Amino acid sequence: MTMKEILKTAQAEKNSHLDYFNIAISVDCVIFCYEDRELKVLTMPSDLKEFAGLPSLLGDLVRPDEDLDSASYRVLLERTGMEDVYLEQVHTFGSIGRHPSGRVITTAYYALIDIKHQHLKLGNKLLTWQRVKDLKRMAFDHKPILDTCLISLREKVMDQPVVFNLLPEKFSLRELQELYQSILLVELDRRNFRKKIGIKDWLLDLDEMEVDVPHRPGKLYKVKPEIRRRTAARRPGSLMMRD
Amino acid sequence: MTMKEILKTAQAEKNSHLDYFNIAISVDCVIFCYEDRELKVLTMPSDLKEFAGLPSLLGDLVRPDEDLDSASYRVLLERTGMEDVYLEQVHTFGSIGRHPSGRVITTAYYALIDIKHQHLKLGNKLLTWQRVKDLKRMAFDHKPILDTCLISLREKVMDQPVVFNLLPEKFSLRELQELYQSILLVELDRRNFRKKIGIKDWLLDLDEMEVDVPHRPGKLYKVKPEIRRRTAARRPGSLMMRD
DNA sequence: TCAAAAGTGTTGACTTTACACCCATGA
DNA sequence: TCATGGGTGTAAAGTCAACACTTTTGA
Repeated sequence: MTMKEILKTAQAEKNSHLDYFNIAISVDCVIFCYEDRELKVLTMPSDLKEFAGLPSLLGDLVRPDEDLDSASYRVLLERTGMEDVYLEQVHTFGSIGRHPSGRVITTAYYALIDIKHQHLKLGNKLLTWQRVKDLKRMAFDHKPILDTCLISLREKVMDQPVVFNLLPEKFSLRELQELYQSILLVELDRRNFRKKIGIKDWLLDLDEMEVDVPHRPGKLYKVKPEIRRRTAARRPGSLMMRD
Repeated sequence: MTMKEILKTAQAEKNSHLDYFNIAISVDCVIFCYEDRELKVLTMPSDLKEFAGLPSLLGDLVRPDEDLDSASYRVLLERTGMEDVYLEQVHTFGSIGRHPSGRVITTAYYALIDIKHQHLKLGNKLLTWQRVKDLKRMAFDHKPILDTCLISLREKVMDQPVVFNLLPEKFSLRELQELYQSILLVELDRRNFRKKIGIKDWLLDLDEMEVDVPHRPGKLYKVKPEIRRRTAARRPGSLMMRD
Protein backbone atom coordinates (compact mmCIF):
# COMPACT_ATOMS: atom_id res chain seq x y z
CA MET A 1 0.00 0.00 0.00
CA THR A 2 1.40 3.40 -0.88
CA MET A 3 1.05 6.54 1.17
CA LYS A 4 -0.77 8.15 -1.72
CA GLU A 5 -3.49 5.56 -1.32
CA ILE A 6 -3.49 5.97 2.42
CA LEU A 7 -3.94 9.69 2.11
CA LYS A 8 -6.62 9.34 -0.48
CA THR A 9 -8.59 6.86 1.54
CA ALA A 10 -8.06 8.65 4.79
CA GLN A 11 -9.27 11.87 3.24
CA ALA A 12 -12.37 10.24 1.84
CA GLU A 13 -13.12 8.67 5.18
CA LYS A 14 -12.59 11.89 7.04
CA ASN A 15 -15.09 13.58 4.84
CA SER A 16 -17.69 10.89 5.29
CA HIS A 17 -17.62 9.87 8.94
CA LEU A 18 -14.91 8.95 11.40
CA ASP A 19 -11.29 9.92 11.32
CA TYR A 20 -9.10 6.99 10.36
CA PHE A 21 -6.74 7.83 13.08
CA ASN A 22 -9.46 7.27 15.64
CA ILE A 23 -8.19 3.76 16.13
CA ALA A 24 -5.76 3.37 18.97
CA ILE A 25 -3.22 0.59 19.14
CA SER A 26 -2.04 -1.06 22.31
CA VAL A 27 0.06 -3.98 23.41
CA ASP A 28 -1.01 -6.48 26.05
CA CYS A 29 1.49 -8.74 27.76
CA VAL A 30 0.80 -12.18 29.11
CA ILE A 31 3.61 -12.33 31.63
CA PHE A 32 4.19 -15.90 32.66
CA CYS A 33 6.12 -17.11 35.65
CA TYR A 34 6.51 -20.48 37.33
CA GLU A 35 6.03 -20.77 41.06
CA ASP A 36 4.99 -23.59 43.40
CA ARG A 37 4.86 -25.99 40.46
CA GLU A 38 2.28 -23.81 38.76
CA LEU A 39 2.28 -21.64 35.69
CA LYS A 40 1.11 -18.17 36.67
CA VAL A 41 0.27 -14.93 34.93
CA LEU A 42 0.67 -11.38 36.14
CA THR A 43 -2.65 -9.56 36.34
CA MET A 44 -4.15 -6.43 37.74
CA PRO A 45 -7.79 -5.83 38.65
CA SER A 46 -9.62 -3.80 36.04
CA ASP A 47 -10.86 -0.50 37.32
CA LEU A 48 -13.35 -0.18 34.54
CA LYS A 49 -16.90 -0.45 35.78
CA GLU A 50 -17.85 -2.81 32.94
CA PHE A 51 -15.41 -5.34 34.32
CA ALA A 52 -15.79 -4.75 38.05
CA GLY A 53 -12.38 -5.78 39.29
CA LEU A 54 -11.91 -8.70 36.93
CA PRO A 55 -8.26 -9.55 36.33
CA SER A 56 -6.73 -7.80 33.38
CA LEU A 57 -3.49 -8.26 31.49
CA LEU A 58 -0.85 -5.56 31.55
CA GLY A 59 -0.75 -3.30 28.57
CA ASP A 60 -0.49 0.20 27.32
CA LEU A 61 -1.03 2.27 24.23
CA VAL A 62 1.77 2.28 21.72
CA ARG A 63 3.43 5.66 21.50
CA PRO A 64 3.92 7.31 18.16
CA ASP A 65 7.67 7.33 18.65
CA GLU A 66 8.24 3.74 19.70
CA ASP A 67 8.26 0.45 17.83
CA LEU A 68 5.53 -2.04 18.55
CA ASP A 69 8.01 -4.43 20.16
CA SER A 70 9.50 -1.63 22.21
CA ALA A 71 6.09 -0.86 23.62
CA SER A 72 5.80 -4.36 25.05
CA TYR A 73 9.33 -4.19 26.46
CA ARG A 74 8.42 -0.90 28.06
CA VAL A 75 5.26 -2.33 29.65
CA LEU A 76 7.36 -5.15 31.01
CA LEU A 77 10.02 -2.87 32.35
CA GLU A 78 7.53 -0.49 33.92
CA ARG A 79 5.57 -3.27 35.58
CA THR A 80 8.29 -5.67 36.62
CA GLY A 81 11.55 -3.76 36.57
CA MET A 82 12.97 -6.45 34.31
CA GLU A 83 15.00 -5.82 31.18
CA ASP A 84 16.25 -8.31 28.67
CA VAL A 85 13.18 -10.50 28.96
CA TYR A 86 12.08 -13.27 26.65
CA LEU A 87 9.17 -11.84 24.72
CA GLU A 88 7.21 -13.22 21.79
CA GLN A 89 4.53 -11.57 19.68
CA VAL A 90 1.55 -13.84 19.25
CA HIS A 91 -1.50 -12.31 17.66
CA THR A 92 -3.30 -9.04 17.09
CA PHE A 93 -6.87 -8.71 18.30
CA GLY A 94 -8.98 -6.19 16.47
CA SER A 95 -12.68 -6.76 16.96
CA ILE A 96 -14.68 -3.59 16.88
CA GLY A 97 -16.31 -4.10 20.24
CA ARG A 98 -13.38 -5.47 22.21
CA HIS A 99 -12.88 -2.31 24.23
CA PRO A 100 -16.01 -0.81 25.76
CA SER A 101 -14.89 2.78 25.54
CA GLY A 102 -13.39 3.08 22.10
CA ARG A 103 -11.73 1.41 19.20
CA VAL A 104 -8.49 -0.17 20.38
CA ILE A 105 -6.62 -2.81 18.45
CA THR A 106 -4.15 -4.71 20.58
CA THR A 107 -1.14 -6.86 19.84
CA ALA A 108 -0.62 -9.64 22.35
CA TYR A 109 2.80 -10.75 23.52
CA TYR A 110 3.83 -13.29 26.04
CA ALA A 111 6.84 -12.93 28.29
CA LEU A 112 8.66 -15.58 30.29
CA ILE A 113 10.28 -14.44 33.49
CA ASP A 114 12.03 -15.97 36.45
CA ILE A 115 10.01 -15.03 39.48
CA LYS A 116 13.10 -15.27 41.66
CA HIS A 117 15.15 -12.92 39.50
CA GLN A 118 16.88 -10.27 41.55
CA HIS A 119 15.66 -7.46 39.32
CA LEU A 120 12.02 -8.43 39.56
CA LYS A 121 10.16 -5.73 41.44
CA LEU A 122 6.46 -5.33 40.93
CA GLY A 123 5.79 -1.64 40.53
CA ASN A 124 2.24 -1.65 41.81
CA LYS A 125 0.58 -3.27 44.77
CA LEU A 126 -2.41 -4.32 42.72
CA LEU A 127 -0.32 -6.61 40.56
CA THR A 128 -0.83 -10.27 41.42
CA TRP A 129 0.33 -13.57 40.10
CA GLN A 130 -2.67 -15.73 39.25
CA ARG A 131 -2.56 -19.41 38.49
CA VAL A 132 -3.39 -19.85 34.83
CA LYS A 133 -5.90 -22.54 35.67
CA ASP A 134 -7.73 -20.23 38.06
CA LEU A 135 -8.29 -17.52 35.48
CA LYS A 136 -11.77 -18.19 34.23
CA ARG A 137 -13.13 -14.72 33.62
CA MET A 138 -11.06 -11.69 32.73
CA ALA A 139 -11.62 -8.11 31.67
CA PHE A 140 -11.99 -7.21 27.99
CA ASP A 141 -11.13 -10.11 25.68
CA HIS A 142 -8.18 -10.95 27.89
CA LYS A 143 -9.25 -14.54 28.49
CA PRO A 144 -9.07 -15.48 24.78
CA ILE A 145 -5.85 -13.52 24.56
CA LEU A 146 -4.42 -15.55 27.41
CA ASP A 147 -5.65 -18.78 25.85
CA THR A 148 -4.07 -17.91 22.53
CA CYS A 149 -0.77 -17.10 24.19
CA LEU A 150 -0.87 -20.29 26.19
CA ILE A 151 -1.43 -22.37 23.07
CA SER A 152 1.38 -20.54 21.38
CA LEU A 153 3.67 -21.13 24.35
CA ARG A 154 2.84 -24.85 24.33
CA GLU A 155 3.73 -25.11 20.67
CA LYS A 156 6.93 -23.17 21.17
CA VAL A 157 8.02 -25.23 24.11
CA MET A 158 7.67 -28.41 22.09
CA ASP A 159 10.62 -27.61 19.94
CA GLN A 160 12.49 -24.59 21.17
CA PRO A 161 14.57 -24.11 24.31
CA VAL A 162 12.57 -21.30 25.85
CA VAL A 163 11.28 -22.64 29.16
CA PHE A 164 14.57 -21.87 30.84
CA ASN A 165 13.50 -18.26 30.95
CA LEU A 166 10.97 -19.30 33.60
CA LEU A 167 13.59 -20.90 35.83
CA PRO A 168 16.43 -19.55 37.95
CA GLU A 169 19.89 -19.92 36.50
CA LYS A 170 20.50 -23.23 38.25
CA PHE A 171 17.87 -25.93 38.27
CA SER A 172 17.48 -29.67 38.55
CA LEU A 173 16.05 -31.98 35.94
CA ARG A 174 13.08 -32.60 38.20
CA GLU A 175 12.25 -28.91 38.26
CA LEU A 176 12.60 -28.74 34.50
CA GLN A 177 10.34 -31.74 34.01
CA GLU A 178 7.73 -30.38 36.40
CA LEU A 179 7.80 -27.11 34.50
CA TYR A 180 7.16 -28.85 31.19
CA GLN A 181 4.35 -30.78 32.83
CA SER A 182 2.68 -27.68 34.17
CA ILE A 183 2.81 -25.98 30.79
CA LEU A 184 1.71 -28.96 28.74
CA LEU A 185 -0.68 -30.37 31.36
CA VAL A 186 0.61 -33.89 30.96
CA GLU A 187 2.65 -36.34 32.99
CA LEU A 188 5.99 -37.17 31.43
CA ASP A 189 8.03 -40.29 31.99
CA ARG A 190 11.18 -39.41 33.89
CA ARG A 191 13.55 -41.64 31.98
CA ASN A 192 12.22 -40.66 28.58
CA PHE A 193 12.29 -37.01 29.55
CA ARG A 194 15.92 -37.14 30.63
CA LYS A 195 16.89 -39.03 27.52
CA LYS A 196 15.25 -36.43 25.31
CA ILE A 197 16.72 -33.48 27.12
CA GLY A 198 20.12 -35.16 26.99
CA ILE A 199 19.91 -35.60 23.23
CA LYS A 200 19.05 -31.95 22.72
CA ASP A 201 22.32 -30.88 24.27
CA TRP A 202 20.92 -27.69 25.76
CA LEU A 203 22.32 -28.06 29.26
CA LEU A 204 25.60 -27.74 31.11
CA ASP A 205 26.19 -30.01 34.08
CA LEU A 206 27.30 -27.72 36.88
CA ASP A 207 28.72 -30.47 39.11
CA GLU A 208 26.65 -29.04 41.91
CA MET A 209 23.80 -30.52 43.89
CA GLU A 210 20.48 -29.24 45.10
CA VAL A 211 20.46 -28.13 48.71
CA ASP A 212 17.65 -28.02 51.25
CA VAL A 213 15.54 -30.66 49.59
CA PRO A 214 13.92 -33.22 51.89
CA HIS A 215 15.23 -36.14 49.82
CA ARG A 216 18.22 -37.16 47.81
CA PRO A 217 19.49 -34.02 46.04
CA GLY A 218 19.67 -33.94 42.28
CA LYS A 219 22.37 -32.49 40.08
CA LEU A 220 22.07 -28.87 39.05
CA TYR A 221 22.27 -27.71 35.47
CA LYS A 222 22.18 -24.47 33.59
CA VAL A 223 21.41 -23.69 29.97
CA LYS A 224 24.32 -23.40 27.59
CA PRO A 225 24.84 -19.69 26.98
CA GLU A 226 24.46 -20.07 23.21
CA ILE A 227 21.03 -21.65 23.76
CA ARG A 228 19.57 -19.03 26.04
CA ARG A 229 18.07 -16.52 23.68
CA ARG A 230 15.94 -13.60 24.63
CA THR A 231 13.70 -13.53 21.65
CA ALA A 232 13.32 -16.41 19.33
CA ALA A 233 14.00 -16.01 15.66
CA ARG A 234 11.40 -17.62 13.46
CA ARG A 235 12.65 -20.69 11.77
CA PRO A 236 11.37 -22.63 8.77
CA GLY A 237 9.81 -25.90 9.82
CA SER A 238 11.44 -29.17 8.90
CA LEU A 239 10.19 -31.17 6.00
CA MET A 240 6.96 -32.95 5.17
CA MET A 241 3.80 -32.99 7.13
CA ARG A 242 3.27 -34.09 10.66
CA ASP A 243 0.09 -35.74 11.77
CA MET B 1 -5.42 -2.08 30.42
CA THR B 2 -8.41 0.02 31.37
CA MET B 3 -9.84 2.91 29.42
CA LYS B 4 -9.10 5.16 32.35
CA GLU B 5 -5.41 4.44 31.89
CA ILE B 6 -5.70 4.90 28.17
CA LEU B 7 -7.31 8.26 28.54
CA LYS B 8 -4.85 9.37 31.13
CA THR B 9 -1.85 8.41 29.06
CA ALA B 10 -3.34 9.69 25.85
CA GLN B 11 -4.06 13.01 27.48
CA ALA B 12 -0.54 13.30 28.81
CA GLU B 13 0.89 12.49 25.41
CA LYS B 14 -1.37 14.96 23.66
CA ASN B 15 -0.20 17.68 25.91
CA SER B 16 3.45 16.91 25.37
CA HIS B 17 3.91 16.10 21.70
CA LEU B 18 2.10 13.86 19.25
CA ASP B 19 -1.46 12.70 19.34
CA TYR B 20 -1.70 9.01 20.24
CA PHE B 21 -4.19 8.54 17.53
CA ASN B 22 -1.64 9.60 14.98
CA ILE B 23 -0.78 5.98 14.41
CA ALA B 24 -2.64 4.41 11.54
CA ILE B 25 -3.27 0.70 11.29
CA SER B 26 -3.37 -1.24 8.06
CA VAL B 27 -3.56 -4.81 6.87
CA ASP B 28 -1.31 -6.25 4.18
CA CYS B 29 -2.19 -9.44 2.38
CA VAL B 30 0.24 -11.93 0.96
CA ILE B 31 -2.06 -13.51 -1.60
CA PHE B 32 -0.61 -16.80 -2.72
CA CYS B 33 -1.59 -18.78 -5.77
CA TYR B 34 -0.11 -21.78 -7.53
CA GLU B 35 0.43 -21.65 -11.27
CA ASP B 36 2.80 -23.39 -13.66
CA ARG B 37 4.25 -25.43 -10.80
CA GLU B 38 5.25 -22.23 -9.01
CA LEU B 39 4.09 -20.50 -5.89
CA LYS B 40 3.18 -16.93 -6.77
CA VAL B 41 2.13 -13.79 -4.93
CA LEU B 42 -0.14 -11.00 -6.06
CA THR B 43 1.65 -7.66 -6.19
CA MET B 44 1.21 -4.17 -7.49
CA PRO B 45 3.91 -1.68 -8.36
CA SER B 46 4.38 0.94 -5.68
CA ASP B 47 3.60 4.44 -6.87
CA LEU B 48 5.56 5.97 -4.06
CA LYS B 49 8.67 7.73 -5.29
CA GLU B 50 10.76 6.17 -2.50
CA PHE B 51 10.08 2.76 -3.96
CA ALA B 52 10.07 3.55 -7.66
CA GLY B 53 7.74 0.88 -8.97
CA LEU B 54 8.95 -1.89 -6.67
CA PRO B 55 6.37 -4.61 -6.12
CA SER B 56 4.14 -4.04 -3.15
CA LEU B 57 1.68 -6.25 -1.29
CA LEU B 58 -1.99 -5.41 -1.30
CA GLY B 59 -3.27 -3.65 1.75
CA ASP B 60 -5.39 -0.89 3.08
CA LEU B 61 -6.04 1.06 6.22
CA VAL B 62 -8.40 -0.54 8.72
CA ARG B 63 -11.61 1.40 9.03
CA PRO B 64 -12.89 2.43 12.41
CA ASP B 65 -16.05 0.42 11.87
CA GLU B 66 -14.59 -2.88 10.72
CA ASP B 67 -12.80 -5.70 12.50
CA LEU B 68 -9.17 -6.28 11.72
CA ASP B 69 -9.96 -9.59 10.03
CA SER B 70 -12.76 -7.99 8.04
CA ALA B 71 -10.31 -5.46 6.69
CA SER B 72 -8.19 -8.19 5.17
CA TYR B 73 -11.24 -9.94 3.74
CA ARG B 74 -12.26 -6.63 2.23
CA VAL B 75 -8.86 -6.07 0.63
CA LEU B 76 -9.10 -9.53 -0.81
CA LEU B 77 -12.58 -9.04 -2.14
CA GLU B 78 -11.80 -5.63 -3.62
CA ARG B 79 -8.64 -6.85 -5.33
CA THR B 80 -9.63 -10.32 -6.46
CA GLY B 81 -13.41 -10.50 -6.39
CA MET B 82 -13.12 -13.59 -4.20
CA GLU B 83 -15.16 -14.24 -1.08
CA ASP B 84 -14.83 -17.09 1.36
CA VAL B 85 -11.08 -17.25 1.03
CA TYR B 86 -8.62 -19.04 3.28
CA LEU B 87 -6.94 -16.32 5.28
CA GLU B 88 -4.53 -16.47 8.18
CA GLN B 89 -3.17 -13.70 10.35
CA VAL B 90 0.59 -14.00 10.75
CA HIS B 91 2.31 -11.09 12.41
CA THR B 92 2.06 -7.38 13.08
CA PHE B 93 4.86 -5.14 11.91
CA GLY B 94 5.27 -1.93 13.80
CA SER B 95 8.70 -0.38 13.33
CA ILE B 96 8.67 3.36 13.52
CA GLY B 97 10.28 3.89 10.17
CA ARG B 98 8.55 1.22 8.13
CA HIS B 99 6.40 3.66 6.20
CA PRO B 100 8.21 6.65 4.73
CA SER B 101 5.35 9.08 5.05
CA GLY B 102 3.91 8.39 8.47
CA ARG B 103 3.43 6.00 11.31
CA VAL B 104 1.57 2.96 10.05
CA ILE B 105 1.45 -0.33 11.90
CA THR B 106 0.40 -3.20 9.71
CA THR B 107 -0.95 -6.65 10.37
CA ALA B 108 0.10 -9.21 7.78
CA TYR B 109 -2.18 -11.96 6.55
CA TYR B 110 -1.68 -14.60 3.96
CA ALA B 111 -4.42 -15.86 1.69
CA LEU B 112 -4.53 -19.01 -0.40
CA ILE B 113 -6.52 -18.84 -3.57
CA ASP B 114 -7.20 -21.01 -6.59
CA ILE B 115 -6.02 -19.04 -9.57
CA LYS B 116 -8.50 -20.85 -11.80
CA HIS B 117 -11.47 -20.06 -9.60
CA GLN B 118 -14.39 -18.71 -11.60
CA HIS B 119 -14.87 -15.75 -9.30
CA LEU B 120 -11.27 -14.58 -9.51
CA LYS B 121 -11.22 -11.26 -11.31
CA LEU B 122 -8.32 -8.93 -10.75
CA GLY B 123 -9.76 -5.48 -10.25
CA ASN B 124 -6.78 -3.53 -11.48
CA LYS B 125 -4.53 -3.90 -14.47
CA LEU B 126 -1.43 -3.22 -12.43
CA LEU B 127 -1.93 -6.34 -10.33
CA THR B 128 0.47 -9.08 -11.29
CA TRP B 129 1.31 -12.55 -10.05
CA GLN B 130 5.00 -12.76 -9.24
CA ARG B 131 6.90 -15.92 -8.59
CA VAL B 132 7.88 -15.95 -4.93
CA LYS B 133 11.43 -16.81 -5.81
CA ASP B 134 11.71 -13.81 -8.14
CA LEU B 135 10.72 -11.30 -5.48
CA LYS B 136 14.02 -10.01 -4.22
CA ARG B 137 13.28 -6.37 -3.52
CA MET B 138 9.92 -4.99 -2.57
CA ALA B 139 8.44 -1.71 -1.41
CA PHE B 140 8.28 -0.85 2.30
CA ASP B 141 9.16 -3.81 4.51
CA HIS B 142 7.12 -6.05 2.28
CA LYS B 143 9.95 -8.46 1.60
CA PRO B 144 10.35 -9.45 5.27
CA ILE B 145 6.56 -9.56 5.52
CA LEU B 146 6.46 -11.95 2.59
CA ASP B 147 9.25 -14.04 4.08
CA THR B 148 7.48 -14.27 7.43
CA CYS B 149 4.25 -15.33 5.76
CA LEU B 150 6.06 -17.90 3.67
CA ILE B 151 7.68 -19.44 6.74
CA SER B 152 4.33 -19.47 8.46
CA LEU B 153 2.71 -21.13 5.44
CA ARG B 154 5.41 -23.80 5.38
CA GLU B 155 4.83 -24.61 9.02
CA LYS B 156 1.08 -24.70 8.54
CA VAL B 157 1.28 -26.94 5.53
CA MET B 158 3.29 -29.48 7.48
CA ASP B 159 0.39 -30.48 9.62
CA GLN B 160 -2.80 -28.92 8.46
CA PRO B 161 -4.83 -29.55 5.31
CA VAL B 162 -4.69 -26.07 3.85
CA VAL B 163 -2.88 -26.39 0.52
CA PHE B 164 -6.08 -27.51 -1.17
CA ASN B 165 -7.14 -23.89 -1.18
CA LEU B 166 -4.47 -23.31 -3.81
CA LEU B 167 -5.82 -26.01 -6.12
CA PRO B 168 -8.94 -26.38 -8.23
CA GLU B 169 -11.64 -28.59 -6.82
CA LYS B 170 -10.37 -31.67 -8.65
CA PHE B 171 -6.70 -32.50 -8.71
CA SER B 172 -4.33 -35.40 -9.11
CA LEU B 173 -1.87 -36.64 -6.54
CA ARG B 174 0.95 -35.49 -8.78
CA GLU B 175 -0.35 -31.93 -8.74
CA LEU B 176 -0.72 -32.10 -4.99
CA GLN B 177 2.81 -33.39 -4.55
CA GLU B 178 4.25 -30.76 -6.88
CA LEU B 179 2.43 -28.11 -4.88
CA TYR B 180 3.94 -29.31 -1.62
CA GLN B 181 7.33 -29.36 -3.28
CA SER B 182 7.02 -25.82 -4.54
CA ILE B 183 6.03 -24.56 -1.11
CA LEU B 184 8.59 -26.52 0.87
CA LEU B 185 11.32 -26.33 -1.76
CA VAL B 186 12.16 -30.00 -1.49
CA GLU B 187 11.77 -33.08 -3.59
CA LEU B 188 9.44 -35.67 -2.10
CA ASP B 189 9.42 -39.38 -2.78
CA ARG B 190 6.28 -40.29 -4.69
CA ARG B 191 5.51 -43.51 -2.87
CA ASN B 192 6.10 -42.09 0.57
CA PHE B 193 4.09 -39.01 -0.27
CA ARG B 194 1.09 -41.04 -1.40
CA LYS B 195 1.31 -43.26 1.64
CA LYS B 196 1.30 -40.26 3.96
CA ILE B 197 -1.55 -38.52 2.20
CA GLY B 198 -3.48 -41.78 2.26
CA ILE B 199 -3.04 -42.15 6.02
CA LYS B 200 -4.30 -38.63 6.62
CA ASP B 201 -7.64 -39.45 5.09
CA TRP B 202 -8.21 -35.98 3.70
CA LEU B 203 -9.22 -36.93 0.17
CA LEU B 204 -12.15 -38.40 -1.70
CA ASP B 205 -11.43 -40.53 -4.72
CA LEU B 206 -13.65 -39.14 -7.47
CA ASP B 207 -13.36 -42.16 -9.77
CA GLU B 208 -12.41 -39.76 -12.50
CA MET B 209 -9.26 -39.41 -14.51
CA GLU B 210 -7.17 -36.48 -15.63
CA VAL B 211 -7.78 -35.44 -19.22
CA ASP B 212 -5.50 -33.74 -21.72
CA VAL B 213 -2.29 -34.86 -20.11
CA PRO B 214 0.44 -36.05 -22.46
CA HIS B 215 0.95 -39.25 -20.50
CA ARG B 216 -1.01 -41.81 -18.56
CA PRO B 217 -3.77 -39.92 -16.73
CA GLY B 218 -3.91 -40.03 -12.98
CA LYS B 219 -6.93 -40.36 -10.76
CA LEU B 220 -8.64 -37.20 -9.61
CA TYR B 221 -9.41 -36.44 -6.01
CA LYS B 222 -11.09 -33.73 -4.04
CA VAL B 223 -10.83 -32.75 -0.40
CA LYS B 224 -13.40 -34.15 1.96
CA PRO B 225 -15.85 -31.35 2.67
CA GLU B 226 -15.31 -31.56 6.42
CA ILE B 227 -11.57 -31.01 5.87
CA ARG B 228 -11.79 -27.97 3.66
CA ARG B 229 -11.88 -25.09 6.10
CA ARG B 230 -11.67 -21.46 5.20
CA THR B 231 -9.84 -20.25 8.23
CA ALA B 232 -7.88 -22.47 10.48
CA ALA B 233 -8.68 -22.67 14.15
CA ARG B 234 -5.65 -22.67 16.38
CA ARG B 235 -4.99 -26.00 17.94
CA PRO B 236 -2.80 -27.04 20.85
CA GLY B 237 0.25 -28.92 19.69
CA SER B 238 0.66 -32.57 20.52
CA LEU B 239 2.83 -33.62 23.38
CA MET B 240 6.53 -33.40 24.17
CA MET B 241 9.15 -31.65 22.19
CA ARG B 242 10.13 -32.19 18.63
CA ASP B 243 13.70 -31.82 17.53
C1' DT C 1 14.48 -47.24 58.95
C1' DC C 2 11.48 -44.82 56.29
C1' DA C 3 9.96 -41.60 52.73
C1' DA C 4 11.12 -39.30 48.74
C1' DA C 5 13.17 -38.61 44.72
C1' DA C 6 17.69 -39.56 41.87
C1' DG C 7 19.57 -42.07 38.53
C1' DT C 8 19.72 -45.46 34.87
C1' DG C 9 18.49 -49.42 29.81
C1' DT C 10 15.90 -52.39 27.22
C1' DT C 11 12.19 -53.94 24.42
C1' DG C 12 8.41 -53.65 21.19
C1' DA C 13 5.61 -50.62 18.42
C1' DC C 14 5.56 -47.38 15.27
C1' DT C 15 7.32 -44.07 11.87
C1' DT C 16 10.35 -42.71 8.38
C1' DT C 17 13.27 -43.32 4.59
C1' DA C 18 15.26 -45.36 0.60
C1' DC C 19 14.53 -47.70 -3.28
C1' DA C 20 12.62 -50.32 -8.57
C1' DC C 21 9.49 -52.33 -11.49
C1' DC C 22 5.57 -52.80 -14.53
C1' DC C 23 1.52 -50.23 -16.54
C1' DA C 24 -1.35 -46.99 -19.27
C1' DT C 25 -1.63 -43.35 -22.25
C1' DG C 26 -0.60 -39.92 -26.07
C1' DA C 27 2.55 -38.49 -29.48
C1' DT D 1 7.71 -47.77 -29.90
C1' DC D 2 8.90 -44.31 -27.08
C1' DA D 3 8.49 -40.89 -23.44
C1' DT D 4 6.10 -39.69 -19.49
C1' DG D 5 4.29 -40.19 -15.40
C1' DG D 6 0.85 -43.65 -12.68
C1' DG D 7 0.65 -46.90 -9.46
C1' DT D 8 2.44 -49.99 -5.99
C1' DG D 9 5.51 -52.73 -1.34
C1' DT D 10 9.33 -53.92 1.46
C1' DA D 11 13.24 -53.67 4.40
C1' DA D 12 16.36 -51.15 7.38
C1' DA D 13 16.97 -47.27 10.43
C1' DG D 14 15.38 -44.35 13.62
C1' DT D 15 12.16 -42.66 17.02
C1' DC D 16 8.88 -43.16 20.71
C1' DA D 17 6.51 -45.28 24.69
C1' DA D 18 6.30 -48.30 28.37
C1' DC D 19 8.30 -50.01 32.17
C1' DA D 20 11.40 -51.32 37.60
C1' DC D 21 15.02 -51.45 40.45
C1' DT D 22 18.88 -49.69 43.21
C1' DT D 23 20.87 -45.51 45.41
C1' DT D 24 21.19 -41.36 48.20
C1' DT D 25 19.71 -38.19 51.30
C1' DG D 26 16.98 -35.97 55.27
C1' DA D 27 13.72 -36.62 58.78
